[in-house]
Amino acid sequence: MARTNPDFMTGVPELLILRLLTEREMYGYELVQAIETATGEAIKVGEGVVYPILHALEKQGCLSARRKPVNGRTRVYYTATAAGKKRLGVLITEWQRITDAVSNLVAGSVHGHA
Amino acid sequence: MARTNPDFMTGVPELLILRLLTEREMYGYELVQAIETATGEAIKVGEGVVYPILHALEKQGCLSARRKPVNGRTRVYYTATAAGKKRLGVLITEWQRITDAVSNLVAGSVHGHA
DNA sequence: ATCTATACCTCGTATTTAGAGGTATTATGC
DNA sequence: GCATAATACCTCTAAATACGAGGTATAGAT
Repeated sequence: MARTNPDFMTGVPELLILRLLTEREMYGYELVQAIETATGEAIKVGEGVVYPILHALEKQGCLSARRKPVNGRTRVYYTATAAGKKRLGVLITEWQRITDAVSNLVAGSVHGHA
Repeated sequence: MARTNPDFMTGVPELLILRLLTEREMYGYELVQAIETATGEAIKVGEGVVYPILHALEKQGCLSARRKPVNGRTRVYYTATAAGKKRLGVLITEWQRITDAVSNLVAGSVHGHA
């Protein structure tokens, strides 16, 4: 149901975070803006979404964290581990599978077979 | 649910159902299989997903229903109304916005701007 | 001195997929 | 004739998770 529009967002923040952290080290607050920027404002996620995912992925061993004091503030930098990259691969495969199927159907041919 | 991987499925069943019912009249049990077939086995949704959505969309005026007895069994056929088609349009726009953004990022250019 | 931006965090709510379970009729296999 | 599968409808509970609000604290700008 979805009041006015559904989300199509389940799993997307996790996918984007893993993707970005495969390129380079980043901290939570930075990721919030990086996602906004990298998607051309199309996708925006709040800190309430980012931090829990970061913590969960770290606990799963998909991310490694290191604290780094910068100008009196403390930043926690995250990077994707080998496990994280592997997981990203799984997520991308899954993403392709779903989006290809939906896009096909939406595009036109609703007529069974391939 | 997705104990290891997330789903990327939020809103997808609703989108697919509206899409299929824009083409032709169908009943719940039929939709369950139609989705499986039309997506080439890529996406499967159970009756526990389809029926609640059907009822919700009907209540919202997006679908019209008519009961039709067939061989002693009763089928409830649904079709997309004008409101339903309008809603489908909104969903597709949203779908494009999200998937374009994600696919872009996944594909490669993580480098800010357009 | 005040307000905004940076930087971390948690909690509660709402949404919604998935699966199990329930009823009832028809078709199929033995 | 009898059991099992397929058809066809339905509901409920559990689990996951995005979102927003709220909370702390420091640095920079007005």
